[in-house]
Parts: sequence; structure tokens; C-alpha cells
Amino acid sequence: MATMKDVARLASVSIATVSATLSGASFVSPALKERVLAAIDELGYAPNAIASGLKSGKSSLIGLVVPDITNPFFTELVHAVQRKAAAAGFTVLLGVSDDHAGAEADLIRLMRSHQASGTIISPGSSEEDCGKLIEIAGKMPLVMLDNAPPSARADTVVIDNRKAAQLATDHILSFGHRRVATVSGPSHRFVSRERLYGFEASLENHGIEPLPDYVRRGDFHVAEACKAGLELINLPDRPTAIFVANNQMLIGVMQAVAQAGLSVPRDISIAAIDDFPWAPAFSPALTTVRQPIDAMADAALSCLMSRLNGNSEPAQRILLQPELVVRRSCGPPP
Amino acid sequence: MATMKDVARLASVSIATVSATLSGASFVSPALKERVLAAIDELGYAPNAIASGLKSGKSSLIGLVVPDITNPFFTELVHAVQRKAAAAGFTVLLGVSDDHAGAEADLIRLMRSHQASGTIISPGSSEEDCGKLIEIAGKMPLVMLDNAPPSARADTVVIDNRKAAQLATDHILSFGHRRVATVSGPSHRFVSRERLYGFEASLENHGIEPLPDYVRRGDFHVAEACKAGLELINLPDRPTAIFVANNQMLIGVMQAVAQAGLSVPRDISIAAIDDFPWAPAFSPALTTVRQPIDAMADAALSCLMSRLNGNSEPAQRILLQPELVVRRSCGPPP
DNA sequence: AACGTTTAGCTAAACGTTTCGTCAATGGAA
DNA sequence: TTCCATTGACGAAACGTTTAGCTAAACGTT
Repeated sequence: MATMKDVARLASVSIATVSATLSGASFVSPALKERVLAAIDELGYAPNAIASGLKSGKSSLIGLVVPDITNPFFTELVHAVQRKAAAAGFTVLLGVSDDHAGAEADLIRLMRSHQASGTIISPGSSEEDCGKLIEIAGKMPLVMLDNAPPSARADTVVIDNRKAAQLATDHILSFGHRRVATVSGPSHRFVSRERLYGFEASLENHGIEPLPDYVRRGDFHVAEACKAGLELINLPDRPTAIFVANNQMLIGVMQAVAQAGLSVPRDISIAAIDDFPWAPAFSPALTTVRQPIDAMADAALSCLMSRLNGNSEPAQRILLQPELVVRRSCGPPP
Repeated sequence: MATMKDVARLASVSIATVSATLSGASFVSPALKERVLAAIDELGYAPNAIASGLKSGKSSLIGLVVPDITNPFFTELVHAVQRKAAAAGFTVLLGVSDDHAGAEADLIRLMRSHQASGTIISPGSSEEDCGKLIEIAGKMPLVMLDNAPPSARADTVVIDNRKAAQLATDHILSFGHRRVATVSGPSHRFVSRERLYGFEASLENHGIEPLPDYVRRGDFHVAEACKAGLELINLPDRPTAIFVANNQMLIGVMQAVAQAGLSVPRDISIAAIDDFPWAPAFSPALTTVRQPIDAMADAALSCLMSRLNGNSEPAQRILLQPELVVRRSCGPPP
């Protein structure tokens, strides 16, 4: 690999001049600039970001840690962050914790070790562990996204999960349903709890007593949700509608519905949190609550950039609003 | 940030001893080792991967470039590569070309600039551009995945795309269909051409003349495919089955089918290349051809590791076999 | 006792940049 | 002419590691 030294030698200038030419900052005469550029071209020189990073103490890398990249919500989040980061001249260092406890701490350490300018993380961790993560990050700016507890002393971007659940449940209830069930997320996650509160609040507002049998815990993944869906369907007092707390569990519930040979929304109405590309391809197209993923990525990156520019105000919590996308998977009870 | 120097001072040893302790290679007496470890702990020291990379010339980073991360095939590929890379002690530097022409070259340059130990790329580029990519990579090992032309002089991991298309088409034909259409991919892509050949070969083997009207070009994305699907459905001589060349276009075609109010497989049979988590959640569950994503990631990483270990044999081409997953979206013609 | 050998640890030189301070040359003001 | 600013380029010192080469002590062998 050619280095600046080689370029300098070929162009008969000093290393400093090559550096100046590349960074464009300092004055370099047009004649020299041309010689340098020609030499760079001839040698196929590419700057060594590692050396540059070592010297300057910055790295044009930003860490991104998500619990499950196969979940379309996170896929789109990664996509959005990647695109916006690239536009700002940063490259994404991807970490996937796969819901594994210690993995998040390790990944933060990794990002730090690679001198990432900052890290955006969507923690799967419990409330207390989030505090540890912030500690591990040290002086590397950390932005928490999605499942961030309010107690976290780091910049935070979340949606109003309670409202998201209410939006979906209100929509279901507007058709006159009284027997409404939910497949909820793992209780140690902040977002799960919020979504469950929202569901229950909506029922209460409509004067409906929530039945314990109608509240099933999933784990935000397919298999458990499918089981939960089947159980609900086989209840003697089968619910006429189900609110599902995320997209992966919606797959599971839809599988259960398909297996049971039920028709949506004739036999049962379905609504879920998380919109995704396949939702309109179903028959009937699925009604969901969309999270403003692009805006979330924007906000997270803005926080990060502002910290990089020396902003040292106390951590802020940015709250974004979800949006109901009405399609055709909800209708009147049978 | 604490450095080795700080640790060394606190533990009253030399920097070299700290380094030796960390790398575990050389002999360090238990007493010193303990002192060093204690100092590390006290200072919250984390090794600077950048400095280490600069000195050692290696970086524990591997590049991964995909054209479209929201496509579940690539999502799962990223997931698999990420997992296996992490297990081998590497971190993934993610690049997304978004099907943009020059982006791939830029991303390869970026990976090189970050001293990635190697890069795995699934090129969207044309055949000739792939040659350029290899050139840009220089001495950084490059492995091409999925859409790699046979002419590429780099290690290559592909599936038998012709066979994949034949598997799906043969399955359709086994129900007695004679009017079979396809929504195919962009013609500049090697995989599109192969899949189209496979489709046509299958028809020929069954003595069916392929109708030009029944062959539609998509672009591997949703919108175009939806349009193509609608056109096919509205043909005076509507096909009784459609073979779709990838998963994103399957979304589009399913949307078209839903819009037209057709029932699958009663009115029309559907089969596609690329399995994905949602396929079994449809009613009816969708029949697809599964690519061995895990094996592909394995093979790509193995190639890379072998190159890192100094293997300088000529580039090899690894061919993996796809697998038909029969569900319920194909049936006899109406 | 003199000599190698082994062990444990240290010193110092890289790695490829950025950047600060220096310096020569030029030119305008006194 | 002398002096000082300005401009354009350079030299050299970092940045935080790794590692080759070295020293010194401890030990076993003759």
C-alpha cells in the first residue's frame, strides 16, 4: 500500500504538503497541488484512516447497536442511520446483541475501543443495566433509541409507546369490539410495559374490564407469539380482536390465525405496532401503528453531532409521535 | 481516555509489560500481571484498537457491502455474516450501496481506507464494473457473493440460480399449468439472467413455448413489480401462475393480487425465489425457493480467513444449492 | 569460579498521519 | 535601502500501540 511518504517522494514535496493538499485547508500552490494529485493517482494512494484517526483522535466511525437486525423495525432503523451517517461522512460499525445480556456491554466496549465518535444503541437491557452501559461508554457520546428507560442519563429518542398502543386499541374498539386480547412483549422491557399500559388505558376509557386471560406475554419473537395466538384462539370465550405489540409477534399471530383457518377481519380483527413493507401485501392488508423511523434516526444523529460539537447540556429526551395506518384487518366483531 | 502509559505508570511497570500482559503472549510474572490488571481496572482502561491497528497493520474489521439492506435476503445475510465474524473476533463495517452505481467503488475504497482485513460484497454492478471493484480493492481480499459474474477474478460464493428458477417453475408446472408468466429482475444483473434462463429452460423441458407477453422485467423492488403484476393480471389471456424472481418483487406481486381481489392459489398460483420469515404467515403460506444463507455466509468468511492466512491460490467459485420450500400458494389452474 | 542459558522486564524504534513552529522568499511600506 | 508581513513549503514531534533487541539477574553446568 502506498503511503503519503511515497506520494511525497514521487511528487518531490514534503509529507506535510501532501497532507495539506488532501485536507484542502492550508495554502498550496496550484502547481504543487497538481503534482501531488498526479502522484496520488499514479500510485493509487488511499489515505489510511487508521493513522489519521490515531493522530487526530477522531475516527469517522459511529457505532450502531441493535438487538435483532432481522426485525424489520431495526432493519429500517439501521438503513436510515446508515444513510444519514454516510451523508455526514461517517461509517457505521454494526453491532448486534441478539438479545443477549452481556453482549451490549461488550459491544459498547468494542465501539469505544475502535474510537467511534459516538454510538447509537437500542438497548434490550433492563433499566439498571442501561445505567451501566452509559458508564462503560465513558466520554464517548451515547444515544439511546427505542427501548430507553426515562431514568437513563443519556440522550434518548423514543416514541410515545403508550399512545401507540392506544391508537391501535381505540381503532379496534371503534368497531364495537368488547372482547379484545393482546400479545404483549417481555415485561423487563420498558416499551413492553408502556404498550401494555396504553392497551389497558384504552380499554378502561371505553369502560371495559381487562381480562387476565386476554393478556398474553410474548418475547417480541415469532414462535412464542404463535403459541400465544393459538391459545387465545382456542379460548372458550375467544376474543374478537387482538392487539399485537410488535411486528415479529404479528408474524406469529398471523401464522396462528392461518393455522386455525380463521378469516381476518371476519372472524377476528388484528392490529399491531410497527409498520413494515409486507403489511399491504397481505389479504387483507394489515392495520398497523407506524413508528417514525426516519425522524428517529434523524434525531439520534442530531444528538450525536451536537455532542461532537461540544454540547454538554444535560441529557435530553426526544419524544416522537407514532401514527395509525388504517388498512383492512379490523372490522366489526362477528 | 486512559492509555497504556497511564496504566504502566500506575502499576510501576513499562509499557511493554502492559502490552505483554494484555496480549498474553510473552512471560509476565503473576505478581506483575496482577498489578497491571488492577491498574487497568482502576483506570477503566480500554485498548485503543486504532493505535494497535496502525502498528500491527491489521484491524479486526471486515467490510460488508450490500445493495439493499431492507431486502430480507440481505438482512439475513448481514445477520449471518455479523454473527460469524463476531465469533471470529471481527467487527463488521457496514456499507449499503442502495443500488447506486458509483457507491460500490466508493465503499470498497472506504473499507480499504479503514484497513479492513477483507471485504465481502454482494455487487449490484454490471459484469465489467465488478472487475474494477477488484482492482480498487488492491491487496485487500475481496469475496463476492450472490450476484457475482463468473468472469470475476475474486473468490466467489453463489447459488445455482438457474436451478433455483427451475425448481420453482417445475413445481408450478407439476400442477398442469400451461400459461405461466414471470416477473424477472433487471437484465444487467447476472442473477436475473440466470433465473430467467432457468425459467425458460423449465418451460422448454415441458414443451411450452415462452410467450414474450408473459415475461416482465422488474427491478428487484416493490413498485415496479406491483405494476408488472397488475399488467399480467389484466392481460386478456391472463396467466394461471406467476414465477417471481425475488422476495421484494413478491411483495409487489402479492399487492397486485390483493388489489385485483384474486385468490391464491384458486385464481392464480405464485412461487418465488427467496424465502423469508413472513412467507408462512400468509394465507395461503407462500411457496418459495430458499437460498442457504448461513452456508453462504460461512463460505464467504472461510474464503476470507483463508486469504488472511496467506492462501494465494487462484480465485475459487463456490456453488451452493437452493432448496424448494413447498407451502400452499401453488395449485391446479382454475 | 567462570561460563552459558533461561527468564523477566525494559528501551526504543517503528506504523502513517496531522499539525505546530520554523524558515526562506517575496513584496510593500518606511 | 531596511524592515516587517505575508505566503508557501517544510521538518519534526506527536498520537497509542507492538515488537525486536537488549539488559540483568538467577540458575545449572563444567
